[in-house]
Amino acid sequence: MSIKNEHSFRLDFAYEIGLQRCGKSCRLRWTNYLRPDLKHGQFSDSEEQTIVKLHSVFGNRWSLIAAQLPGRTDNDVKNHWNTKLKKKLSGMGIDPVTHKPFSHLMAEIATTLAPPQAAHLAEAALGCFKDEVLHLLTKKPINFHQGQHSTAALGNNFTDYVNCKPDEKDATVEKIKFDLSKAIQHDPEIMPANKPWDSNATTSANFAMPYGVFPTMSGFQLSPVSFSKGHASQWSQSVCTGSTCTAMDQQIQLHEKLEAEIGDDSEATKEIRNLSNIFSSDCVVWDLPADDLINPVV
DNA sequence: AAATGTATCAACCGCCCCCAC
DNA sequence: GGTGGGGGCGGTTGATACATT
Repeated sequence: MSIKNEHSFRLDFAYEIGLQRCGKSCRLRWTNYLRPDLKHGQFSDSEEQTIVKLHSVFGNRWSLIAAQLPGRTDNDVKNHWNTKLKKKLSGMGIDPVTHKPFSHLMAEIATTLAPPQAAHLAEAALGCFKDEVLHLLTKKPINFHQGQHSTAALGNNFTDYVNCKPDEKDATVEKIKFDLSKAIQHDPEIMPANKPWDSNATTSANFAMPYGVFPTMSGFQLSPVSFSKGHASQWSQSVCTGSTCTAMDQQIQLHEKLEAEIGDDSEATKEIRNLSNIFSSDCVVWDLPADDLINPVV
């Protein structure tokens, strides 16, 4: 990101040479648009996957993410994330902030709080998800990645949902909310103590969402069931950390370490090495080869 | 064809940090 | 140690293109 020395602008220089811009503005223009080594085309699938994977580690550290994508600026990455990838993930039922499937978040709420609180919180959360997901479903059918996500593969729920009237969609949401509340409050078996979405507890292949909780979601390939059965595309499999959420703790720990150590070059360098080790391992979350790390993260 | 809605992305803003003085 | 300039960065805005009604 740095264009120090070679292309730096003194703040008043641009005015001195007659530009109606400040130096900072010129520098940004150069950095984000004029630089000859920049790519201006569409993001490739592999670039998108890289962004999602790195975002799951770094969060909104766009400059760090962009450092791994030659020819892309932090602004490019940020814009692409905000305009496309966030929606794409939401459309797949994955929370773009935590990178967990919405269903997992809901289940976690249910297991960590007492039933009355859980019901309220879960409903509130569902309301948030509803806004994002329903917006997508009602405004624009989601492209589930060429063929592998055809509506046929999804069953009838997807097309039924998209085609139904608005009030019917609300009714669907209400049904989900009702089922959720009911499940939490009345069925002790609905949320087993050994979390089935935890790969330590069971294999993802055995995973099954609690009865009646997310009837619509599961039809959209949004539950881990679909991922584990190989229906989802490679893209969705790689971006969804849901089937492998045990690695989430690892991510959090790494993130915390990065937070604590960022700013100290020597420590950061060590962390980069550790990070590279994680990437080069068989860690199921990122499956991003160490060779894919183009620049050391500083 | 016009009006309206939506998506995209370059540019801007404000905060923070670094560094020279 | 204090100060000001410059640069990095993430969040947000606004202009424009495109799509839909």
